[in-house]
Amino acid sequence: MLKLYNTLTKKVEEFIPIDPNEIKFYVCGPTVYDYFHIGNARSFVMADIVRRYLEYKGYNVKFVMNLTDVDDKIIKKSNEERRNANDVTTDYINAFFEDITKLKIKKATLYPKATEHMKEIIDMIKLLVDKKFAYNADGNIFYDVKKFSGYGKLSGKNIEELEAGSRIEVNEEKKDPLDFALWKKAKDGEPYWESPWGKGRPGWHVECSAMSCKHLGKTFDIHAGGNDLIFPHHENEIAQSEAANDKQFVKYWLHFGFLNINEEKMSKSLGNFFTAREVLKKYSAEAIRMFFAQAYYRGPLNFSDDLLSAAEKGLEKINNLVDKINLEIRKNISGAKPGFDFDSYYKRFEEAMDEDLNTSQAVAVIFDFVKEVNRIIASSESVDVNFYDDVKTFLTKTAENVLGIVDFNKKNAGDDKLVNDLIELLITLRTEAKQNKNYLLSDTIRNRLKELGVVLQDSKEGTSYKIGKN
RNA sequence: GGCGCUGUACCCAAGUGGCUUAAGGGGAAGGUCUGCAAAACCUUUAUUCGUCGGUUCGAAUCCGACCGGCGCCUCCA
Repeated sequence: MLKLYNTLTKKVEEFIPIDPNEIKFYVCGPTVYDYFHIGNARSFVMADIVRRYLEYKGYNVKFVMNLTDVDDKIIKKSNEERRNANDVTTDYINAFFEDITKLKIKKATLYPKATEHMKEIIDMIKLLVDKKFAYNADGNIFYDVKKFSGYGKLSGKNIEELEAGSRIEVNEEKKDPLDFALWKKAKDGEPYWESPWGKGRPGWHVECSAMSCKHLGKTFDIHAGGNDLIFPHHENEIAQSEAANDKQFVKYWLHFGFLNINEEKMSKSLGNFFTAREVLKKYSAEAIRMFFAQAYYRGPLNFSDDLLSAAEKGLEKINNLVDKINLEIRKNISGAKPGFDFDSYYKRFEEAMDEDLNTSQAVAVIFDFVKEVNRIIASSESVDVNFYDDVKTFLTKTAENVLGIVDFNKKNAGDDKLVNDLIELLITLRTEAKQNKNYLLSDTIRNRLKELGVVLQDSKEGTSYKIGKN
């Protein structure tokens, strides 16, 4: 029984799908004006883990992530670079897909773009104007926040307090400073679309309402995003969708904690960020995912090299077993079948994940599992290949398919046959040297290979090697 | 000022009334194995959970006060 913390109710609730045959899941995607940073990556990865876990539980998931390709920041960037907005967004959309692929994030069912949903967006605004939830101020359409009685229910804010805070810029055209733009009148040189109110472009929030409605329906199961989207973005989405459709918009709201750097939120505006692609040059996707998975998704998480390295070190322990399993399965030996309670590990894994996605607990289960398997291997003469198959199945279902921290198909050896053959040759020479007690030579071979990123490991069965990243 | 989150070992981090006199990872120390390494395994590393009170047969877990950190309230995952 999966339980999730719902920002809307501020409680951990049992997850009950609207339609058990297909869960509808929407995640706020990137605004494509730049590379996304490793903090953004945390949200994308965690949403991916939620999705994968739902699939582990046997659900079909319709997973939709929007691409915001109309936005002030895009216009700014295109002016700076003196090329049209479309070229800018195309480049960053491509970069986005490159990065999420490297991060082993499963492809969404759909990546709707704002620019391809102008009709739906305009229709929704029209509906809101007709229903008097929005008003026209000289070609700008604003949402009339005071008309929507539930305004503030997600973020726990109320209109009076927000106004008392008064950090909102004053805009003469708005009836109320909290009112937000559904449609922005185009200024000279800005990209625009035709609408009943003249040339312009949609405001930020309305695209998510329009596109989620089109692809997932008026009411859907899960809507997720970073903590900072709770207000105003998601609050405004609720206001738009529920005013337009007269139905509850979303059942479960999930929000991800920030990635901090030196205990401070990583953000584009503070400039204290690393792009995901930068970090991926140094650490594997598995290590990055491990780092995220070891912390609770809602809390803050500090980012540093030391922390990433620690996650990577821990992963190595699992990967050493993965290599061993792959090797043993290739060897295909029949031998003793050790008694092992796989079920209890599946159960513990599921219990952890069911409890509001306690991924740190789930990772601990994986480590416990690895330790027990290693113990069996260390204390047995020959272990049957069937055992290794079962071990592989467990790790595939949990660590690989849900958490994405393991990759059984990752090439440990090089892709290049010549390289592999050369290493094998060196190993043969070193083994001979060892037999002749020429340890000076054998150690030189091992050390020099290590400098090249090839790690040799001796065991009773001979010498194995793995090629690390360099 | 309002709202929300948070404070557990050297570091990261679970646990939210008795199964825990506190998981897991990193680090450190010792040991087994090895020609030596590496890997793996074993052992050690919080009688204590920001502080002070209270509730309870029993609290890291509930309540109160206080101290500290962070976020949102403006674009931001």
